[in-house]
Amino acid sequence: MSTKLCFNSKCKEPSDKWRRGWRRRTGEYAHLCDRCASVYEDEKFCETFHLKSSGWRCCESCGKQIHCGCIVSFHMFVLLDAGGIECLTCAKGCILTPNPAWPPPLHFLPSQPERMKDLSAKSWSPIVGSGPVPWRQAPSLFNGSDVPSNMKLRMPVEADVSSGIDRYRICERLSTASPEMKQGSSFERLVNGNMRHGLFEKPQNGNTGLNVKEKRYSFVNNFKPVFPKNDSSSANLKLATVSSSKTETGNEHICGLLPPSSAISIPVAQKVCSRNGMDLSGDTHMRNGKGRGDGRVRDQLLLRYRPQIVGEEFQQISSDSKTVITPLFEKMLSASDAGRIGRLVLPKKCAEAYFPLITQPEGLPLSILDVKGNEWMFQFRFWPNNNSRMYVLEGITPCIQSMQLQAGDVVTFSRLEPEGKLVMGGRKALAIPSSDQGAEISIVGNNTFPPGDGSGRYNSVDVISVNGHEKVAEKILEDKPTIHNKRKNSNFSAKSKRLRIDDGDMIELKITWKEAQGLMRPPAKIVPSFVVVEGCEFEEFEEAEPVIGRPTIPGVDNFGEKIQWIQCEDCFKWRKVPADALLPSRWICSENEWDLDRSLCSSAEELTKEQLEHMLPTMNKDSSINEITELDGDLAVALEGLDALANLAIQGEASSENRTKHPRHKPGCTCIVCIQPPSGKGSKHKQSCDCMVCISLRRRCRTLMESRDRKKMEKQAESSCHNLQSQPKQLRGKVSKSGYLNETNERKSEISPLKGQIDLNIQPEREEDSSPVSDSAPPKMKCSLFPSFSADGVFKQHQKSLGSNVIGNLVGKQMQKDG
DNA sequence: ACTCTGCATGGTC
DNA sequence: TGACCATGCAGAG
Repeated sequence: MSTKLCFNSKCKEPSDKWRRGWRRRTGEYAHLCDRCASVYEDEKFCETFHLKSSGWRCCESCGKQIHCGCIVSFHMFVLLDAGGIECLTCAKGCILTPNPAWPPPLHFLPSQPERMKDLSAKSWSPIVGSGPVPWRQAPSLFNGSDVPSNMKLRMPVEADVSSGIDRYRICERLSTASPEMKQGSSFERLVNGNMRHGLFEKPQNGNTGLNVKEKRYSFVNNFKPVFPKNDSSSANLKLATVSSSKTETGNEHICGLLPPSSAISIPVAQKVCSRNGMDLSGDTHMRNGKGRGDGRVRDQLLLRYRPQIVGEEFQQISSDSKTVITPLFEKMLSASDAGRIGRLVLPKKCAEAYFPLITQPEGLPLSILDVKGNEWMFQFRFWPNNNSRMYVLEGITPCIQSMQLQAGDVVTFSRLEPEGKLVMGGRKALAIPSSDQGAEISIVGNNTFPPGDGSGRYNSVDVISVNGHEKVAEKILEDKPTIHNKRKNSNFSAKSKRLRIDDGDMIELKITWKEAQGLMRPPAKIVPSFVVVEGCEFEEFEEAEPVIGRPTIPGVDNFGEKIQWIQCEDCFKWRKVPADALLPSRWICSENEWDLDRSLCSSAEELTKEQLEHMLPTMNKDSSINEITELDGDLAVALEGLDALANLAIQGEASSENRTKHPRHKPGCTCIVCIQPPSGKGSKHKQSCDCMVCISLRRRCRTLMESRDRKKMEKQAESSCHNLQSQPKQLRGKVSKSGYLNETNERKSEISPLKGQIDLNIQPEREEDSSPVSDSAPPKMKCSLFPSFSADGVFKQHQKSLGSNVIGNLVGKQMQKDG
């Protein structure tokens, strides 16, 4: 056996003989040296090695310190439903649930020291774990297949009546399924001698013929029921004699006083069965020993609501190191949820698992904190729906608004431990900039989605919004690519819907016209023809499609030859390259084939500082550039795969600031392009504008289009037959995919009454506006190696690939197509 | 005419 | 096929 180091990082003693320690997340066991293994088996591992680590908590019963959140000792405690923990010894005899702290895969089940095994074998279902995590994952709801459904519990909820009345700490450690739990003695042991109350209720109205319905409650005995004064439902106050009763299943309960509509009664479990055995309660618990429905399917559904481990949003309310936040579930806001109605449809399973039991449709008020610590009161209720229930939180509008959430964003529900308070958080969806923001660039890719998913879940990888750049990179780093099953695309807002991407590789590129101008470059060795419109000179490239390349700064070298300056992606030094060099979107010194002396980043910059300043007059002065630089930095990681275009666009803007508005006009040029106001500003030309510029442009565009049409027809006639036969099938498929929008636009442009006209104020980003103007916007930019003076418009292009040349080609193709 | 409420419907899995 | 859930819609206020 080879010599190994002890797995214990504090030890690392080499040994060729090792013993098995805890099971790691990988499923393997930690290999410990003799000494560490002994310590581990004596349950003193954390005491010995992790004493200075955080995460120590006291057993609520005996006060024993346990290192929670550590994979080594996670089997040594249970989470109390009312918050806090209890060591396994104290919990022995009344344990009914696996430690919910670490859910998933069964194979993560760590081994336990021998002395613990019999205990756990008798009183625990398999403890599952995925290792120490700073946040407690929600319990078994999301991994039902791993844990017997009869071990699933409704999670504890501590609810307040917001007016400062006593808090009712509710413990719900009973389970209908656990035999141990059905013993009154165990039950009464639950909360350290506190008196507990239980209730066995009558069947719900309307559910005549119900076989069984049981609710159990457990309260601490300092329970002081104070009912809302204006509780209209108080007439329905359920008073149950404080007495012991036995359920039909033989469970013994102590019944207590239950205010029905205050946020205080937290059920342990309920079961409502109709005559035919249908579970009307929506109970998450077992039926005939099995979970309802297909466990696998259910798990998949629930996957949608699995909370992501995001913690920073709760920092404000969890500054106390002892506070642990248990993410419960999350949900993307649908249009309905975020609408004015103020109703948030709650996932049924989640609502039943984590929210208080409600038996009446009116439900009960629920106090939920937001991440800032503000307390919100919602009405948690349900509607009967297809023999089931539909749970909603009512009155969420103010809260949603305060969190500035909208459809597509995600609301998260968590629980603060040990307080047990529900906490509602929000996560912005890195939404597409609204149309009035003058979106600079937005790249949407759904490459993290499973095929056909079409999920509207906004993952930070999915949407990159440069306007919201301050969060972009951060988000991308923070959010792991996740796959969520979304059943409906309808979870999109109207704006989101347009971002649905049918093809897995399709991305959407939106850049402003101005940027597009900056990015477009004449094809190599192609001399543009010049068109004069209203005294202004425009370049046209009729013989070849323009391409998109890295923005450079044109200049003249000492010999009077035209050159261009390009900045190295890595060292940011400016290098001189020939004027006709077409450079990739990411260019670094090592690609400087023209000047080998400066083909290393370590080589000195040719330009002096003064020259550079002269060349980049606004450098270091224009805050927007700084912003862009910062943005660029932010995006550096994020855009690794998508960066080419984004960088292009970003730098395009930066560069455009350094030049004239028209990328190829000289400084000081007063042509209409160069003197145009910044994007989105200034007066706009109306569709019907008949100024000389518009008329000229229309005329010129028309002739241009006609010319292109003619050429296109000729070309097509020549090559169509040959193409159809020789073109590989796959390629044809690709073309069809990348032509997704083209086709759409083509179709739209056919029906557009404005075909052939120029809209100088196109705002393609306002796609919801089904106006033909915006619909046909992208084709309109065809004229566009010429002025971008309708620069408030946004150029949008669906793209199969990110290569800049491909974009150029696509742009060109689209130009042809719409020509 | 508008909002609110409660339920029904239909798409999706 | 059943469950879930987004959303539509009718009726009440």
